Amino acid sequence: MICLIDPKIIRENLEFVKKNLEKRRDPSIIAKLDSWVSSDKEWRELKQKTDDLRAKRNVITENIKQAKMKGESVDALMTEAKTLPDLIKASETKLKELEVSNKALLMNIPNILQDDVPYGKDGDDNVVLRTWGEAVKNPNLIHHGQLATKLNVADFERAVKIAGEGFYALKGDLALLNMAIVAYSIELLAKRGFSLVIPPAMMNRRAYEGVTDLNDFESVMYKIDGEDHYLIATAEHPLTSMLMDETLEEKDLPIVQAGYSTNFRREIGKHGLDERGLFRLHQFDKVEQIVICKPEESNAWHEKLVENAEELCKAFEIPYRVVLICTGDIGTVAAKKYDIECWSPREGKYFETHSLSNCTTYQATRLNIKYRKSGTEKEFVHTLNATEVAIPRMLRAIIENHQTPQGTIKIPQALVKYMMGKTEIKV
RNA sequence: GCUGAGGUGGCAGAGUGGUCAAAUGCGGCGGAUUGCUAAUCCGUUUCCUGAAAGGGAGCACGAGUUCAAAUCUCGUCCUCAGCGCCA
Repeated sequence: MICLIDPKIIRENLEFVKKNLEKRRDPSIIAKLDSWVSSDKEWRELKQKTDDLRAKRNVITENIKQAKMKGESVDALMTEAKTLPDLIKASETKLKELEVSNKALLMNIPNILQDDVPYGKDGDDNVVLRTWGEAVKNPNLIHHGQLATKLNVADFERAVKIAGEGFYALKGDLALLNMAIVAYSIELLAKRGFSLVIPPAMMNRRAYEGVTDLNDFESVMYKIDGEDHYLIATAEHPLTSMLMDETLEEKDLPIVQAGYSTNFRREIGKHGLDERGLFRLHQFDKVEQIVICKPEESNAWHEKLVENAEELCKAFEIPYRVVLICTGDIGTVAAKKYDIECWSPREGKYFETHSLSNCTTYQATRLNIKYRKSGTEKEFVHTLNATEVAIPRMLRAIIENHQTPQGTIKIPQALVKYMMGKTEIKV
């Protein structure tokens, strides 16, 4: 039987786990933990009982075998043996029920936070670590969606006509810019040792449960009707879960990959006017950084992933800032998380374009991904994922930050070579 | 989608109701020995529970028959070969 999560870690460090989870300021998490602890105790007692019954059966079975070989009567033994299957079955059934419910509880308990995650309640308590570029407000700029439509490089109306709200069509030079950003980011990461992966766009439930917050099944993911398939919400999900149930060799770590995929998200919720256009979409392309490494190396990798994303923003000449997410605002999966926010000169505020997480062993325990340390000793790996570039949001940043007074869009120098030499998007 | 064959330990590959955690070969780890970069020999090589001794589970997955299942029955998934369809 595969163990999706390692209960031993929680049993042995219960007080520590509890203290840590309290920092998330969500009492329901502690309630779940407490509930698991008592349920786990019950399970272990029942497990002992069940194993004893099985042991008894094994002994009788062996006796029957011996008696038969010697030609002795087995009637008395058989009578005794026949009483056992029902008892065992009942015990096993209850044990299994407990296993299922315990697993469900465990799966709902979030990751252990790292010490340097700032304590806080919500997004307001996140800490801005650094800013880059000149953040100048210019309310006179044209909304990026309107400008793209005007320049005939995007068609929202017809996309909505055939697919509904949250969909868009890129055309001409803006579609080309989408590809250019992909090509540039992949080259940037390749230079830093990332190998490119284009993963499946659908995954089954088991694989998906290992990498995501379970609530996402209801609020984020698209399910294929009548099949055990979900459309991926990010390349992180297939790239990480592809290693499910594997024991990696130490020499094969770290696994450093760039995932390119089209992503699908339902993202149920209402959004204001300024979220229209290329911001909150049901479908978008993204290049993602994925690292699978030894535990002691994950923090260093985390910093490198942030560097890689910052470098891209700089290359595209977009002012940005790096934010460290606080304990109350961090998601279920991450132990520590940075966001990068790019500058919107039209609105005069930063908007989220990147999310960069160290998931430590959270995904590895659920997916059962280990590596072999020296000899026979095994240990869970750490997984990290970080946006390198989410294309539509970067398109928005470019359209706003490189909009000219003439109503055209200047192509950042770094991208010209991927744009068939074009330097400007205009009518 | 149809037809046929098959899914056994890290790999290869035996095993058709109790003698099977499972022969044999290769590999990994630990040790012994040897004066020569090797050979040989011994041990070990999954998961759960338990302080330990021990106990339990595990032959794709799930259910069933049986005192007893890798082995028999049913369902599901996957792989291979052939056919069909197809960007």
